[in-house]
Amino acid sequence: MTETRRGGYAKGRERREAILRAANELFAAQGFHGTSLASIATKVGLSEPGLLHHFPSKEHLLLEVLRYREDQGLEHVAHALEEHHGYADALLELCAANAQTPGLVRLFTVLAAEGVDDDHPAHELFRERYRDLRRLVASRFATEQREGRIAADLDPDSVAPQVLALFDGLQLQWLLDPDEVDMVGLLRDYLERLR
Amino acid sequence: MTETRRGGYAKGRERREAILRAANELFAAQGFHGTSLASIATKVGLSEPGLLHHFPSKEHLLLEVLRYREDQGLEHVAHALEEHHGYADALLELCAANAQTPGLVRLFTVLAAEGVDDDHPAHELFRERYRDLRRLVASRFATEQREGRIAADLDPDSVAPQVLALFDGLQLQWLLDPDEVDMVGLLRDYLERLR
DNA sequence: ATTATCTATAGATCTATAGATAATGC
DNA sequence: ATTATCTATAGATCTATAGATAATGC
Repeated sequence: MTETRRGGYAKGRERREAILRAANELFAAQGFHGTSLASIATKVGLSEPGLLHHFPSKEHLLLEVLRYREDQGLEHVAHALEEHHGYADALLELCAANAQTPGLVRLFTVLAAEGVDDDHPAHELFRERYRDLRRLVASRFATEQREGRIAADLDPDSVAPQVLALFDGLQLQWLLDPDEVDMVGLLRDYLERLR
Repeated sequence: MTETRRGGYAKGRERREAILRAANELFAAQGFHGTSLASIATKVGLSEPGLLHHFPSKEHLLLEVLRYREDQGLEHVAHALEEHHGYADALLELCAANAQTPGLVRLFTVLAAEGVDDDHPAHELFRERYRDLRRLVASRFATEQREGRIAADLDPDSVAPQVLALFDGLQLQWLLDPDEVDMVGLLRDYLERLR
């Protein structure tokens, strides 16, 4: 019931944050399977059992990292959608922000692909994430279509998964070859053709 | 110089093939880091050192699996491009074929994402693969544009990475949620709008 | 009294090598 | 003679637990 028991001491809360940041970076670089608890513990100056005091298992840690970043991501999207005139501008702003934080992009690109496996601890999380995103983007798209800001002959339920697919696919190519792939420019070009 | 020394006995060549197939399936399901040599060896009824007789290391095995499937993939694309009237039909046929072989799609989706890491053994392979694909698709696209079969105001060097991104992104969503995502239909819808 | 962290260690799993044996093909 | 495969094992690494000690906050 009460929040009081949660959180522990100040020092503990700071450490938890530090662990989440370190895990984020390492999972992003080497995936879930490729990252050991020891490497995360070392990165924050802890022993392995010291780390496992804060998170009961590697799996719990992964899911908390994803939730932690997902919250930030959704906030970012929601914020962008409110700040900007249209859905296209919001997506572009998000993409531009991602271009500045390759670590975050890596995290989701690598883990979403790993999560394709039924037995992966984040499988359900990613499936639901994409369902939610498709719904969110489609409804936003439909609204703007009604306002006449987007071509009337497009189907929101088709464009939504397409835009998300393009977004992810461009991120992959960009991560592999940042100098050759102008992620933001290519997304803008696509979105402009929807008008 | 001579091919004679290569290949060994018939039994050995068969085993090599069986190992490549098994490795393919397991790498596709769990990635490179998530798959052990022991699990591959067991799958083909070999001991671990028995497997390592055929491939000197796990890394060598991975690269040969990718080359093996890549050859098949490129053959498929080339074949499709010749068989079909246009580039769009060829891509759709490839996508439809992929929809029948989720294992292959998984292999490339999971490993390409893992390969984002500079230190991953397949990093260079994937970077070059995407460079080649972008070039191939762009030149093909330009040809058909000159023939008037595709809208003249599109830039082949933009559309190529976009089409590939869409292709990959749809595959990811489809792998996560096959019943919710009509990969082929969504690709067709996009390609038709390029005309 | 609670929380944070450590040492020590169990028990599994992983890649790879050494060296021996069995099967194959000329 | 060459190729294929095995047993045995080294040496590293991995997740997780048990149990003790130190630090923190009421």
